[in-house]
Amino acid sequence: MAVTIRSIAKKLGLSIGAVSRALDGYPDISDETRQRVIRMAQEMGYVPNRAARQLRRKKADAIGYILPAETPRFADPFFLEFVAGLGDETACYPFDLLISIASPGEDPEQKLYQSWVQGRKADGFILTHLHLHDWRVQYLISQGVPFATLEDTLDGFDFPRVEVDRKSGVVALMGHLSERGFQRIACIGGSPDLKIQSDQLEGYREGLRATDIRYDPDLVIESNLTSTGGYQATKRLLSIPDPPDAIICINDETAFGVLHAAHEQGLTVGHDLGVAGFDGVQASKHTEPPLTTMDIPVYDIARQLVKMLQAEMTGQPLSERRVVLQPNLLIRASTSGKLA
Amino acid sequence: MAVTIRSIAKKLGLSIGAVSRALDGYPDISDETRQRVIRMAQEMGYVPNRAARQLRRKKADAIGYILPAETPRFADPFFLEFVAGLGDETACYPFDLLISIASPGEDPEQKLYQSWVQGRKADGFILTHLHLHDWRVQYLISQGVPFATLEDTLDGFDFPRVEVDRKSGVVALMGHLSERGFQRIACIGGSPDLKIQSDQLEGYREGLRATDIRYDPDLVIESNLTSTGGYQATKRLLSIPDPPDAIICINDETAFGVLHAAHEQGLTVGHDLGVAGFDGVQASKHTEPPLTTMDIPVYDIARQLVKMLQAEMTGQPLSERRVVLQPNLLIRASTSGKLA
DNA sequence: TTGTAGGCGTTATCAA
DNA sequence: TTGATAACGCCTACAA
Repeated sequence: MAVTIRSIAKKLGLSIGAVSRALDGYPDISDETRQRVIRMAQEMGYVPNRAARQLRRKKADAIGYILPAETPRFADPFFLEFVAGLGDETACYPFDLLISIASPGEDPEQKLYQSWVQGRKADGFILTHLHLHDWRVQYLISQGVPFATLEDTLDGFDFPRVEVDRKSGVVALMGHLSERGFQRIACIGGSPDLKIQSDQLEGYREGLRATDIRYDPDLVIESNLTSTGGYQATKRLLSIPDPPDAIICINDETAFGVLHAAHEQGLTVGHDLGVAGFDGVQASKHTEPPLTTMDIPVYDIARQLVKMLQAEMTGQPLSERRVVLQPNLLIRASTSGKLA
Repeated sequence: MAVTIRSIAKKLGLSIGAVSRALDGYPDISDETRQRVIRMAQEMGYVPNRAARQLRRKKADAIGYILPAETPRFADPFFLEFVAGLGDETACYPFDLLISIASPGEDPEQKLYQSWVQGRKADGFILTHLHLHDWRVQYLISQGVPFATLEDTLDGFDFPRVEVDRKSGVVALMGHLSERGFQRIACIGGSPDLKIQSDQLEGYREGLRATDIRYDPDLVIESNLTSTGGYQATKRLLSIPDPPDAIICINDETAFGVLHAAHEQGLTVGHDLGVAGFDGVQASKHTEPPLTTMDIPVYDIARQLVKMLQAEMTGQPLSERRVVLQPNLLIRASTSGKLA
């Protein structure tokens, strides 16, 4: 039989109400009683029953993150670092972290959000990989459920978020490639309704203009943020009549696939083919050759988002509702240069 | 106002009891009524309130996994793949997956398990990185809480588990290294009370005997399963008078650190220094050079464990309570050979 | 400062 | 086959 406030009350000859308030730190209880209650609770190993508390308070004390990914594809270091950040920061509050996976935009994803919201399993959400028009944002707003996001949508809603100035990052990256002598730069991206893809392309185009390279639609490929996707896209890119001499990718995971394909073709990455990623995940340090990438502090962003969400949920004023970060160019051997 | 069985009942002119049973598939309800209820529930977007259900049923319909890791920044792909497996398999059942992190063996870890058990937040657990004598196993058994584990303890308890024949794996690995001409093989491991460390050392010693290499205690280093740990251990190993020409590691993450340190010293990994890991995480493919490792199906193991736990929790008979897997040697360039 | 009691949404045990 | 009704453990007006 588990120990409840009732059993503590009985042992102490108090009412359960008194025990409850003593434990919850209400002011209307004598210090002495409170001490007795607290001591006894510890002694008996009391742990509040989560379900009862949730039912009564009508909240779950949990925040949810639903990975927008195909179920089988989950080995993306980005998610690990991100989830690690969520977990570490959540641990600082009396919250749980609920995690699940669902293919973005599909019916199961909607069902899952609905079930977590309606079933009160989570009372706040973290969102990543936002779409230009994201139904999740609209849904959560319509339900009055707080959330915090990485990236933004085009719909002009106001919510706490962290943004990465991806466009500038890509421009800088293009500049770097051009400096190193790469002339024909391809871009492997993601689904066109992703905000990061739209930013990526903007940066790409501006980067081309800045370096006076002509835009060639054959060099822009839509992929799916996975290394397999990067691999396949690269196969395609390398088989066209006038193949690129450099490839920038929407994320590191895609770039890993590019490296794989390039090796298979016997190309010397960094010289024959420049390759760059985006995210700066740990694994990018250890590739062959190490990957040039735009580093963003994924782990810290996740922590920051939880912090923001927490403030939002407890109604604290947020000093910065919108944080914009500049990515940081990490130059490594994968773009050492045609001239090198 | 959220839709509850009560609101469905009112709309249908039924009692809440009838609605509840209709939804839960009890046999004592007319087919017609059941259909009406189900249709109405869908129409109104009914989602059962988790907390109420849990409170009443006295279970959480959730399984827990507490990562045995230091909270600050861990980016170990092993956990990602493992958690991915847990998540994917859990999604096949009406369960939640609760994940948290706590330093193994420390007080917070105990508090966390206690809180999840007593507070009925999880009614089953997955355990990894078992110690030779593991308090978690004893605690959960004493509380009658079901669990399934990767690895075993020495205490002879009976519980569903997956074991990896690490010892044979290490012996095979040593054989491979010896074949490739490596003579002075070091071993970077983990805490001595870890079961995997004990297996690792057994394999190491047997491997030495089999290849007629003398045991040298200077070549056996305790580390902490992180790449930082592997890096530091390697610095130490390479600074002794008679440094090793090969290093085997307790996991891939450690090996990543070894690669880093070796590069820093200007060594050609694979030739000057053979390096091997254990786990076969995805990232090991992309290192410089690609890492020789003993591959174990981390993702599938996780799924299998959830399957076992699920059977245990629902009282289904388990055909195999104990599964033993053979790891699979993946030979890559990090052990290409002194002679190569 | 403390006790009492109603109710959160479900499930389960009775009768009807 | 269905309808009342009592829990489950906790919180919180309100009364004492």
